Amino acid sequence: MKQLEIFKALSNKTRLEILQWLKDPELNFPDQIHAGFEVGVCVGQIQVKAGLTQSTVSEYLSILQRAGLVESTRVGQWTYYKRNEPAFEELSKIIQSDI
Amino acid sequence: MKQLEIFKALSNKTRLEILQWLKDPELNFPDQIHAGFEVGVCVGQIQVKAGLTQSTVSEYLSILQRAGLVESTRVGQWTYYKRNEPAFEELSKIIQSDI
DNA sequence: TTGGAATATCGGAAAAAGTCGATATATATT
DNA sequence: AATATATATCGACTTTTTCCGATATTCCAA
Repeated sequence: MKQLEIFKALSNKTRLEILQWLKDPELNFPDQIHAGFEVGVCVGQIQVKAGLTQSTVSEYLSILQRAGLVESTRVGQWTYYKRNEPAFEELSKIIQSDI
Repeated sequence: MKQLEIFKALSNKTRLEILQWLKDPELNFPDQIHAGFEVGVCVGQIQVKAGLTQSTVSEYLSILQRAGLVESTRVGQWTYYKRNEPAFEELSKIIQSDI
């Protein structure tokens, strides 16, 4: 069941916050310098904002990615994460019809 | 955060199944005899279908209720649970706008 | 008013998730 | 090639969740 994995990914305060921050990267990550925001936000920036260790945030981001809620792009030594908007639209529909 | 409680409630295979079963009580609980389906389905019927113990299913139903996803009606010695449909519509909107 | 049936609550064992520090890997720079 | 930086992965510990059996509560029926 894919939806179970999605709901588990959403069952954590920090992960929900990360998703919300990524809705407006310019506002929430003004310090990012190595890339424009089209590719997303790098792990380090998210880590600082989350106030958790690097390993934890990296793990959280892969949980979100495995659930399909974000996607990543590697650029040089940075990995940028951004929201996968179609997944949220789909989830909204799943709730209306399948759940 | 209310939405966190909702997602936690949805992060369990059996609880997701219960919600789906309750979408069509006539189909999924044909053996219920003590009441019509307007009030919902009693705990015992859900328990048998879930294949878990009575205490576990009772607990699961209160988790769903605390999250606002179902509501209960006591009739005699039975407690009937049914879906709270507006909560799902609201959740669908939350995902479109807040998450 | 006593016994039985349905549900709720409690306490605990096992599994899963959260979180960290240490280490590994990948990439860039010198 | 050596070093530095960003990210990923690993192992361990703690907290939370899952799920059970036992017990308590509520309501009905005899």
